[in-house]
Amino acid sequence: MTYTYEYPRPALTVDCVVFGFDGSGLQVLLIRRGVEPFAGSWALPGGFVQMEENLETAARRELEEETGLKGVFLEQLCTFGDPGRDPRGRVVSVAFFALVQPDQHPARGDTDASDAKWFEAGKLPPLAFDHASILGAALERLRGKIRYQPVGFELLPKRFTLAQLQTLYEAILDRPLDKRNFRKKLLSFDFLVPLDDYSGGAHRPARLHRFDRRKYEALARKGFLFEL
Amino acid sequence: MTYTYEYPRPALTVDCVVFGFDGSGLQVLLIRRGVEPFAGSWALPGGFVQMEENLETAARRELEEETGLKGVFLEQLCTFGDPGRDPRGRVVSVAFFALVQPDQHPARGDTDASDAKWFEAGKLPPLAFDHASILGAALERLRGKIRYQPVGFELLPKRFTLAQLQTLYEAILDRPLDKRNFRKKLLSFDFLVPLDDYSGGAHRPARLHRFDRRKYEALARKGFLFEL
DNA sequence: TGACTTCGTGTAAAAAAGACACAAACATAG
DNA sequence: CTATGTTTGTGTCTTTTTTACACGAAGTCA
Repeated sequence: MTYTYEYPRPALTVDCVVFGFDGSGLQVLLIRRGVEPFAGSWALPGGFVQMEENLETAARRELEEETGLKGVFLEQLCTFGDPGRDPRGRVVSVAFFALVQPDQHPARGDTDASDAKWFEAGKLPPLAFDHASILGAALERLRGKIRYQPVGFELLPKRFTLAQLQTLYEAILDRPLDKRNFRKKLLSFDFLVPLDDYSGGAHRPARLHRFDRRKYEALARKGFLFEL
Repeated sequence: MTYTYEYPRPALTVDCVVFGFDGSGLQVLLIRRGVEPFAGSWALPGGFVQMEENLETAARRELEEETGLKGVFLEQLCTFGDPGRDPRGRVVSVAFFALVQPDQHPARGDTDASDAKWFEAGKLPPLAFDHASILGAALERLRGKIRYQPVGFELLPKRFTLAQLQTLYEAILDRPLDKRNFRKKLLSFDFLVPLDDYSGGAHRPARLHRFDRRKYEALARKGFLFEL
């Protein structure tokens, strides 16, 4: 079966930059390519868009097929379409970025045969195609976004300590934050709910909190700005 | 001549949301469609991406072909690809937004036969396709961007008064700003150069300024944040 | 039981933001 | 040429926000 058009058309793909957080550093999920071009290289999960699905659906489908992840936070990033970015011909790719809690969504590569693996965002292997620039754009977007939108919570477990939250922010913004000021500010917003439960571990237990999206959205509707 | 592929491919277009500023309000450049679908409707300038040009080049080419504008500030916005957004079939469109000084770049529709016209951003006619949502996304992006990047200057003449700049910010942010505080803040950054020339007009002349992009970029490299 | 590590808390100083009023410059009408 | 009307340009004080900073309490582990 073939498809014929009056004018030439680029192929259309989606690619996903999946970020995770392991408690100390930012991580990125990559898959190892099995086929040419770039067979054996690491690459962003992604693939061709089908004719009846919209772009986000395509991204979710590819993400699940290639990594087993589903139900994650996903947002369109940017579209990469330079001629020559794919040696097979003109391929335009709509990039997405996803935020995931690695523990709640173990990458399939960790459990079965498929080759998906988490890498530290700072120590990535060489990537196929122009995926390094896609990743750079995603990192920049994440850094920009984290400051004025509560996206960090997508990377943490439902219940977390303020120290974890701070570590996450420090990892993404790549600078140290003052503990007391950080807590003061975050708690001054009304959307962190302290729970009656404490983290275990080797030292003094820390109070667990959760993010109350309803409260956040109520505030946001009133023109409230997050801003860290 | 036809083109045949093993799998079906969406058509790929670019669309441009062109913003201008007339001294008091934000404006948008639209063209009137001559052909079906939506013949006679107003639409964003745009068209099909050619195989050997990258996305931004395609946007610039279409912009010049349809409106005569060239050399403008142009940035990728977002990609719209829902099935059904175009009655002709699956068409995925990469949207761009452009910032223009309407006086320096009179729309061709104003001067010759082609039908391009500036509309006030608040009073737009019904638009073809899903162009209304594209426009909404562009407006939102512009409002977000203006606060922390000096994009406003793309909308003003090279030499402008601080009152013009303030009016522009007020139009985009849609709230009044205090004159003294606005001037204090903008001048505290080092990238507005006062000129030795004054605006004419019916009242006390106002000092002209220009935006010094070099100084801005030097500051930006030092981790300086704009933030209005 | 002592050593070690992490948690949780307040205050004071500095910086930034916000409110606010009036004289000077020019054009125009009378 | 004078009076009127409109826009420009400027400084201070108050309030709010940001930043810097240290130590006792709670737990684990040897």
